[in-house]
Amino acid sequence: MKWLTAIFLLAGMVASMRSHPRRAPARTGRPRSAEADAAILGATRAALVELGWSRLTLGDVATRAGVAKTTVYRRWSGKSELVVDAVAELFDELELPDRGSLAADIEGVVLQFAALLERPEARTALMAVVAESTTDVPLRERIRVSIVDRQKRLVLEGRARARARGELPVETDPVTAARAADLIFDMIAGAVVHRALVSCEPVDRHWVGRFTAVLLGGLGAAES
Amino acid sequence: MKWLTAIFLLAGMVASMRSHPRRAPARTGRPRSAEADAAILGATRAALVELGWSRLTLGDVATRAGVAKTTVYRRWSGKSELVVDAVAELFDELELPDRGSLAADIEGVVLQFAALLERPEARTALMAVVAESTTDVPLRERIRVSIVDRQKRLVLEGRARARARGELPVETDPVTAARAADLIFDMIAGAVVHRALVSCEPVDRHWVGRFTAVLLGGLGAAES
DNA sequence: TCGCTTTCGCTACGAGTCGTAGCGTAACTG
DNA sequence: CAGTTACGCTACGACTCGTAGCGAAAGCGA
Repeated sequence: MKWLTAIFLLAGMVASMRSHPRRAPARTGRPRSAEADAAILGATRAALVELGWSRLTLGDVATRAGVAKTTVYRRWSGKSELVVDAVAELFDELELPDRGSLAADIEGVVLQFAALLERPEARTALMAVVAESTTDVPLRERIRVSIVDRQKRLVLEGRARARARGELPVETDPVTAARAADLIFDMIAGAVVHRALVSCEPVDRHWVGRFTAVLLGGLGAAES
Repeated sequence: MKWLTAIFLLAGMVASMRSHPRRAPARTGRPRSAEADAAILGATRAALVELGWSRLTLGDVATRAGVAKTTVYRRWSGKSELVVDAVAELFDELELPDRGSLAADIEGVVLQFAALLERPEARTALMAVVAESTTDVPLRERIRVSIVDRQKRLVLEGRARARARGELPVETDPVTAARAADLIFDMIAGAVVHRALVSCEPVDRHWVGRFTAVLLGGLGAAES
């Protein structure tokens, strides 16, 4: 059973790096119900849709999920942590299908991101947990690990493809390349979020097209 | 009493266009204390610094301001509305000093905006009220009028200066020009907010320089 | 100066949420 | 089977919410 232990330890590490505050599962005793986890996270998203962030209570989530309130508190230390995990699953749905050019790839992922931000649970949860994270350092780290850094993969993959196509010069200094990726990530994610949630204007194809044109034009002018 | 209804409707429109939910001041009776207004808004900012958004309570604000809790509730309908007004005053401090070029103007206002986002009360309040506004349409309109649209003036003024300098072509279609201004506003504000509050990385001169280079390069490539 | 009107500070209230503790039971391990 | 952990349930004190009622204070018009 050594391999099983190893798998559980690994799962625990992944879980702690990933989403849940779950301890490494005990090798003895009653195991935690995986169905309860899924039910709680789903109930959290449903409650976010109906109530928004401020009116969401953990007691209500427990009732919706069909579990006891204490079960929720055993797994998550508070509302913020629970909501981060609930919406992190949504962000993992983002993909970067190869559309043949850097511009098309960017437009594709931006439209996906915009569609995600159309969902009420994503809109309210994302801003709320970021607000909480400004006065809660562990939560900030949790958001970074569970959501932000995980989505930077889209930028890195898109740029790698573009280099393979010859649309971007081969990277010289890895530090410079990382800085450029961070800048692009902030510009894309920030502009889309601001357009959708602050300006409250639609992120449609016309806007995405103009945005992508400015971004790529700027990259071409700056990197040359 | 038809004229009375009309007066109240007009007063409501004026109040909703500016900041406070304050009714038209009655010409008779004891007037509302202006010192109390300032004390409450100041106490709100102080409480935001110490407690953040979620732990801030209106009862605590009232105590800090030296007024009764009922006085706060007479003037603001809830936490969100109060906080919007409290932080809107901060945003009005942003200026656009003429630095001689469009690039320098942008870098200057971005650094000012970044300095504003360094303040804990602005960080936590801005994200929190945007989160609440996703499930509260009147609040969304209040944010737009009190904060967002008021700061678009910076973009419009910067572009007007650049056109006067010959850095930008003279505007042809006003609709196109408005779209461009909105796009630039979302890109600047979004990127800075995302960099500062989501990525949690410093908005320093190096980053601002690279950001401005990409943005202006893109505008030059897109508008030509 | 005297009413009239509105705001003020204060107290109190029911309703609701929070996070925790205790208990008996269920589930899994060796 | 014994040992260990998770579960559902109930109950709890502490806190916040938003409102109501009261008497006093402050300004306005006659």
